[in-house]
Amino acid sequence: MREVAAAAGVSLKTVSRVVNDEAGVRPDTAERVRAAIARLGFQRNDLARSLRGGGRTHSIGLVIKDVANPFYSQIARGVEDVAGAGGGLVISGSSDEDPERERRLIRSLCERRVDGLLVVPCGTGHGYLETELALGTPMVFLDRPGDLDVDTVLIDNVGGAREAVRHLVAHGHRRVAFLGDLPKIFTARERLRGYAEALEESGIAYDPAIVRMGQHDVAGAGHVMDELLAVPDPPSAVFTGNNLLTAGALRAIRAARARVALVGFDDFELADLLATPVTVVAHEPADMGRRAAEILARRIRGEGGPPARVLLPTRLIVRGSGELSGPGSGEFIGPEANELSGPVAGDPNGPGCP
Amino acid sequence: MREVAAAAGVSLKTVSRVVNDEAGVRPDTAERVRAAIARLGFQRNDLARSLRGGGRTHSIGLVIKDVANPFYSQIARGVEDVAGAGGGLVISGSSDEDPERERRLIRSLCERRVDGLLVVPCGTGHGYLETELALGTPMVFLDRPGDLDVDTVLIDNVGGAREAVRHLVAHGHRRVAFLGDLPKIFTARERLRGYAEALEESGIAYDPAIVRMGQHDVAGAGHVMDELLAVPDPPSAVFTGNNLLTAGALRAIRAARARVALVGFDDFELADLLATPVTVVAHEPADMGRRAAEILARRIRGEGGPPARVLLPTRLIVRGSGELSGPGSGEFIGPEANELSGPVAGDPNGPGCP
DNA sequence: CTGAAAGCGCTAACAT
DNA sequence: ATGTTAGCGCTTTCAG
Repeated sequence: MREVAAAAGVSLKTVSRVVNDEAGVRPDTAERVRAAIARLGFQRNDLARSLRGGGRTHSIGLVIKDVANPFYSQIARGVEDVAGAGGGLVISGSSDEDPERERRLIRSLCERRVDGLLVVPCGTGHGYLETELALGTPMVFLDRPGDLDVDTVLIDNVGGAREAVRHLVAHGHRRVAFLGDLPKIFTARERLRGYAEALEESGIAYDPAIVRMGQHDVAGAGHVMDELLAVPDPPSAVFTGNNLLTAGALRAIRAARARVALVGFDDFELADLLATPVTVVAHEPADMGRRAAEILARRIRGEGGPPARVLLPTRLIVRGSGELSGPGSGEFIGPEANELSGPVAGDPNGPGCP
Repeated sequence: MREVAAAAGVSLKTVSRVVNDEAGVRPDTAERVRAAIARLGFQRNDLARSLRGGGRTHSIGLVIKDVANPFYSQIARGVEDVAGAGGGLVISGSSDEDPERERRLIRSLCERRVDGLLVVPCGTGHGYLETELALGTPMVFLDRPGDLDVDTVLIDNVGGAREAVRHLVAHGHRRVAFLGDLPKIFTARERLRGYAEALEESGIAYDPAIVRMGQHDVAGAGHVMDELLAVPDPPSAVFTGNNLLTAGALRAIRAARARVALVGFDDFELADLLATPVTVVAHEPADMGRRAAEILARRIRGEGGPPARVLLPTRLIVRGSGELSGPGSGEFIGPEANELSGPVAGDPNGPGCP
């Protein structure tokens, strides 16, 4: 920049003004400066800029479980859109459900002085984050509440799960299995809760023999689905707790040529073209990312207020043209998006099973 | 940091040494410093660090078309893994095939002084990048070559497409349609080329009536597939140029209850469970991300040499258990991964159709 | 083993 | 409309 100033015969500050489109520079001077910038291939250094000017880096950190999972990559896209609209950039990282990685990532992001943090917290024990918060880095939790009282954007896990099971029951199923993720994961527990609630309201006994928590990938879900198909009184339907588990279960069902109705949490591409008809608890991951990023942007701007709690709706969609079509196919069932002010539903530290 | 130094009764430099785990600090002194750091909630500032120390930011920029597309999000994951292993972070952005957005993103990333750039270039006209290159930011192109002579990692588009069409021909199809993306996109042109080559070697005439370039999303692909099904002498098979087009075509075929064999470029989750049997030209997007990131890391470390050209293999996989199964189902067909040293195949500036 | 001084590239706050 | 001075938080260089 010094070189540019010299080349254009002006002071540093004038170059700075031109670079930042500030007012108060004569057009011809500005032109001379711009020429020098082009000639010398100058590029302003945002590091120095941020260091000096209040510390805004116009970047936010995003910590998710795995970018390669469509659910999270759609979230990332929503975040990116909001951040990008304000000229910001997103630095993202996958934690793979590992608290240690999560911690390292957050640490790195804070050291890099991101303006704010968007986190899908894995597990609990975010006490260490108090430091970052105290240091003034605002934070928003997505998809799951962390054990810190900050803004949180969730989807209606319990409601969505309830609708899913109600749907199956409405179609005559009395023996509905549940296939869930690790019990340490908030959404897995919530969905289990919705499942249990729907059974209860239908007067169907909760049978632990056909409730399997603890599967975390496609392969595991497949194995457990195989087991479920082999129990003495096998289920006529299954509710799967997320996109990965749905995939695993579907594959197992197909391989066994079993006739089992399935509703899965999370929508997925081409669900409508599967051989087996499937119903999904759909929601908008990108919207979740957008909402969270918007809240974060507000906090970064310094807007106060109590921690926001946003609960995004789900809707049951019957995909394909199979036997399960019926009430709810395509239309909106879940609650409208609404902002609550109370604590987030469910105790993230509670036990895994009812 | 000054405060920490004061609190621990040492100098700035000593604190710096402790923070960076440098040798030459007495254990008890280091302990005192660490205590002060913890008490004051100090966090080192990487902005200042990078500014002073040579400028390494330990971050790389990734510009892709759309994180929400599984193909690119898998690339992103691969990149993340390599960067993360070295303690680096990834700043990514979606260009949406818009050269202007691409340019802005790259500009932002360079101003933020990323150590290197990974770009899926949309279109051409990267002359402006000379500046960044001259400024010393290494760059690697992924998935498509840019019009700059830098390291490039591609998949074997022509070969994969050729195998796809050969597979269909081997199953008796003589009337094979092609559904491709915008002709301005390198991979779309290359896949068209492979399609044309396979037809030629089979002695089948290239019929423009059943070759449709220019579709860029699921809906568009669906419409064009409808048209293809309605031509006087409709195709008995179709080769679709990417995951989005495959989805659109499949949906249209199903809706029309048509009996059309399909091979799609890009593998996708649950392809094996579709009602219609599908064969895919599979490859490893995450691997592409990893390879590119590794090459970039080498450049960042300052290793020289001529621009690398990596061509990643594809393999034809018959998904599902449909009528199309036959040679190649599951086994490896494409060439092994190999490094070329000549120019990348195909002229990215060439015309869209043969 | 530890410390003092200089300065990375930029901008905020004052001059002029 | 333009320039000067100081300093963001750190590391590098050179001295103890």
